[in-house]
Amino acid sequence: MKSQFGERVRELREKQNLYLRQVAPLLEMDTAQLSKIEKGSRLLKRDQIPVLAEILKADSNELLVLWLADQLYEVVKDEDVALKAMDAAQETLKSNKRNKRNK
Amino acid sequence: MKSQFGERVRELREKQNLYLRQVAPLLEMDTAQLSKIEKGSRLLKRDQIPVLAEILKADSNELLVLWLADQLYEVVKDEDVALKAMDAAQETLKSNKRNKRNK
DNA sequence: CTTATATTTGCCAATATTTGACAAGTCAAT
DNA sequence: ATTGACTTGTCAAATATTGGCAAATATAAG
Repeated sequence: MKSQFGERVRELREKQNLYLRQVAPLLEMDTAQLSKIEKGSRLLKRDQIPVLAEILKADSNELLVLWLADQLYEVVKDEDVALKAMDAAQETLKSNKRNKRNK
Repeated sequence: MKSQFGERVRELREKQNLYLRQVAPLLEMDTAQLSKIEKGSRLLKRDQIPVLAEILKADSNELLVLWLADQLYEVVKDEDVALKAMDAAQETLKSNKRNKRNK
């Protein structure tokens, strides 16, 4: 339920001295939803990340990484083999990247 | 859509000379479903992994790792920052583990 | 204590996604 | 052409996620 993405967004929003009430409409949602997003009980839509990054004058990729990391964490958080699974997935990613590069 | 879990299950099933038709009922599903699971278009339920491992005389943890890895991969597969996200998630996992150990 | 403002929470209907079941399909061997 | 193994498509039912609103809380000010 805790979310690195959400925490970072809150941090950035506060640094910009913005209220939920001000930011939420720019993302076409109400303050309650944005509050939940910062609290980690709801997910921001993938394609809103760049929008939010711009509002908060933040780096879109930084936010994306946190947003993805939260979801990765969610998959394995209760598993004893979490780290092994991450390693395995990483391996797959790396080898797919190699194949893509060499088409 | 391709799945390491599914491929491994098929491999193990064939090694045991079992047909879908034989294995599926033990998992309380039809052959079509199990076929899709091996093909990676459907997910086996988390709690059926040990059941399947036993049927295939395989290591339940090995299968669990693949099952999780598929899902991790799914989260980030199209993202440029996939590896960074994995690193971030791994960091979170490690630091949470530290905290848990020290309660 | 009351009001005002910001945020949080709970609820529920709307929407989206996943699943289970079955029928029909392909493919290879005979 | 028939059989057996597997695959694919479809669709309704079951689940999960979302959006929106209202009520609850928190904090600060008067």
